[in-house]
Amino acid sequence: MPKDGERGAGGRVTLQTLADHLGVSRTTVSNAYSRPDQLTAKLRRRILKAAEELGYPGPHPAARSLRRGRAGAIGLVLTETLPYAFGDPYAVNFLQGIAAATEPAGVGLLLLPLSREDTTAEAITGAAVDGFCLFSLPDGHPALTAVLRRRLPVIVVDEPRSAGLPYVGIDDRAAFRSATEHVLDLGHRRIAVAAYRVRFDGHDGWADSARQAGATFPATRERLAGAREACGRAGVDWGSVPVTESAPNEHESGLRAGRRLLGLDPRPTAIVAMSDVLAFGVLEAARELGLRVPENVSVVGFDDVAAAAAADLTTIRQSGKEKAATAARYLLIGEGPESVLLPHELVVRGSTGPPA
Amino acid sequence: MPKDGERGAGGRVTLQTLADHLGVSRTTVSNAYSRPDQLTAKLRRRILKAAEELGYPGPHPAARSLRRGRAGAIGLVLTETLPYAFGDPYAVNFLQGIAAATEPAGVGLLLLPLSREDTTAEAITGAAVDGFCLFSLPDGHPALTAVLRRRLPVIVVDEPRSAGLPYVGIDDRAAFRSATEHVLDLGHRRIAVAAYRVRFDGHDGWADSARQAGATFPATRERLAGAREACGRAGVDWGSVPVTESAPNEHESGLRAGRRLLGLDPRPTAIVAMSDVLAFGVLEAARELGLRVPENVSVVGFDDVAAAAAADLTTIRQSGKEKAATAARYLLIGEGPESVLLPHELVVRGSTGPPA
DNA sequence: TTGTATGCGTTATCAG
DNA sequence: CTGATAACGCATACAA
Repeated sequence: MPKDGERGAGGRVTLQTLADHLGVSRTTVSNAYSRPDQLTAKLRRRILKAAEELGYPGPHPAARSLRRGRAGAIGLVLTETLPYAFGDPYAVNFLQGIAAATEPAGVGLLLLPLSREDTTAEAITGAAVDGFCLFSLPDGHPALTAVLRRRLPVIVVDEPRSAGLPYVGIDDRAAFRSATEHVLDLGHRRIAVAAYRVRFDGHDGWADSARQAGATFPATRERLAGAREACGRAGVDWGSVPVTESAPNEHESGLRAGRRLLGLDPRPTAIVAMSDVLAFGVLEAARELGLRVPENVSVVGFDDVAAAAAADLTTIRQSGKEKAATAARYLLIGEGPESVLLPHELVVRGSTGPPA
Repeated sequence: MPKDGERGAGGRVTLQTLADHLGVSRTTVSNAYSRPDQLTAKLRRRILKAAEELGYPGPHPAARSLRRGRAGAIGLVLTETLPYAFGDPYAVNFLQGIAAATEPAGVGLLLLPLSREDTTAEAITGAAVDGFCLFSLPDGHPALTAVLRRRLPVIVVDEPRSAGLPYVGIDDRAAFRSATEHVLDLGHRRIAVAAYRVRFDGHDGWADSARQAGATFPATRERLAGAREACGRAGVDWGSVPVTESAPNEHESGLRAGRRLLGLDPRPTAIVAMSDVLAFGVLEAARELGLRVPENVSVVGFDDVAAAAAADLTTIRQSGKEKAATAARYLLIGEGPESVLLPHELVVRGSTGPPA
């Protein structure tokens, strides 16, 4: 009466093959891998040795995962395509933070970039993970639907804020307000804003009030609101403040933004940017035009990435790593409040000063 | 005669729940997801709608993977801990290249950093992937054993070269030889080498000939051999060439290397580094000492990362992206020769010149 | 300490 | 176009 174990010979090597070969039960072999305390060390060695000889690759991950109900990995959903994300220092900071948490926990990190919508949804649907971390997604992005459908633990970093999901970020409105106030306090009146993406359409150019109102990136929306509040308090007409929008978050984008802004007449005396990387581009634009910083133009960044200190850039400090650590802790051990706002801080350096 | 389908009510929502609810067979529901052409669009819509209502999250990835025999992801084994790897521009270039290939293919990218040996081996053993890409692993690292055990397609990038596995890299010996020849041709005779890691032990300091001989990183070994060859041809005694070793590949390491080398008496007039990042550190050390480049000291890098052009650094160009693309192609569609050496090229910029 | 029976949720095959 | 059946490889409760 051959049980199903007998078929082993022809196909691949499984637990059963090994058990048959050794004349023990499947359970024992399984235990050798998953519960070493359930058998003698000697028998275990014998089993592992036979496995080596027969070429048994160890428990099949999918089978084990199916049976155990856990995948042993978390999925990281990123706004941008991976090739780009790896180039963004703020995103990289965040990745480093996530990795620092998953790694010692022996939990895998599955990257799920949002490239084409179809393939992304499919990737999310099929991802063998125990939870998702959403990093900087615009409101209403289809990936969110796909993630929600999976009914797994989810945490949102930065955006979207709308979904009623556990959330970790900063008070973007207050942060950008303080950046704006900084230059207003220095006496600047002709200021301009170099915004990060307002909507998920790759637009690169002016963001008029209509576009600002239709922002689908909550962080951008909040930051603009913060700038408006600061202007209101200082008696500066928000309607007269030029706002330019850039995506993706890279040097070239900032350079274009800087050229646009610094080409205005009258020229702004201070530019508040929504990322350090954009600010670096603005600084280069200033250099191109022979403008001195901060004598001719003050520049404020956002994030305080490593290069900001080297570039002597005034900026708002926030910690991508800290966000990541918080998010990971939640996903890995379900710990922490459902939502948390991390601190931010204005770091004043040499790129800002009073107007000439 | 209730079949097992009837249990649906109490537990989670599966294909069967849905099938029972709709009065169709499991197969039909499965087809709605996996083979849309096997049923009418109308029925399919009805099924998908019911799924939405009942909260069916779609086919369980582990179950599907088990049944299909494919995981839909590839594993990337990295030498360094992730937090570090994301900070290394060469590694990031490589990651970008890998992502550029996996992403459109709808294949997941599972990151498997080598942190503690135990957890790494476990992660590799349990990784739900269809193949592995090994990036810059030292000879004899235990992770290699773990990967081999899985009996899945594997490709090696850069290192190790010893394993007889499909391989993609460059001719490290020739590349570093040409870097060394470049400064020798300029007339330098007191040269020094800022090597990348020689062994996987985190050593940071001088690498004497014994240590060089025991190199477990083949690329480093090859490059040193290339330098020696160049010296031999130019009549420079290799034994008199100081070699310092640095890890990890980051600015600080290069700075330390630079201080060590430039603190020698007599001071080298040319330093050949095994990465641009190390070279940047050396440049900073030179600046610290008030040395002018290339008047007082010439510096050569390796990799030609983006920042090299900005820093006007003479370097060896190799393409991490190209390597990645080749590796991914192999893993994804089994295409390409088993092993391939990609081209490299000396890029002469302003950081090298004749000795004073 | 070891073995037996069962089902995790899916899809391929093949018959209707 | 639809439905029944049989694995996929494993881990667990339970019995021995």
